[in-house]
Amino acid sequence: MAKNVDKLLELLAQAYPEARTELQFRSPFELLVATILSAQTTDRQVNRVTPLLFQHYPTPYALAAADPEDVAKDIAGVGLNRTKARYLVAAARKLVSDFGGSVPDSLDSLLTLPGVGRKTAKVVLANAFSRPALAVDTHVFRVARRLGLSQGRTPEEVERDLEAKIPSTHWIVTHHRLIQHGRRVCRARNPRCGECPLATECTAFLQKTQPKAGRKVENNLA
DNA sequence: ATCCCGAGGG
DNA sequence: CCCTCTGGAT
Repeated sequence: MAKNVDKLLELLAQAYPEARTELQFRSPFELLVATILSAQTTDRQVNRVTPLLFQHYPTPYALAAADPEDVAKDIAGVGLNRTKARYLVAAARKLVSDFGGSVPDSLDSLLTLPGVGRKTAKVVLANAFSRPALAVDTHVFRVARRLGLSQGRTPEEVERDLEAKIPSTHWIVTHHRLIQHGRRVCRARNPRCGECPLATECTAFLQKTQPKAGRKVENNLA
């Protein structure tokens, strides 16, 4: 079993050698903002709006003083922009009031910020503070389960399994590799198993192509 | 048409 | 557990 995990991680590394965040940022504050924006949107869309946004609001203090409606205009083009604009201003105010105007580097503190949930907090920890963190989003959840890395029913359970099976030094890069694989190949619907470099080690693929006798073939990998 | 590199609130 | 926010991608 551990052998299988090693093989999967090796194949993942070969397929996505330089996986990393595509978000553009120069400080923990910028990454926090970009990560909050990235929910339900592509990094590409986020990177399109952040330069002007950071020009207008370069610090938590500037953003805390902003009108959410003005912020919403700057981030038009990313989904959920009004909701996110409210989160951003509220989070900036909390940074100022509770954290001396800087981004905290602990999970519990990050989770107190409006608009910051477990996934966002872990992405900030990993990419802004180089802390081992394995954020389980929808892609990681689905891909990890298909590959057989976890049978967890909740993101927390999958997170626990992955953290147990993967050395902490590899959490960040593995997170990004699983996401890229989930987007490009191991899609939610119509996964491209035919071009998947992990197929030979994939639990879901093996069950699909070699179904147990007397059992109906699942046409949907899940 | 349907779905997201989510989170807050009912 | 469900819904909503909101716009681009497939």
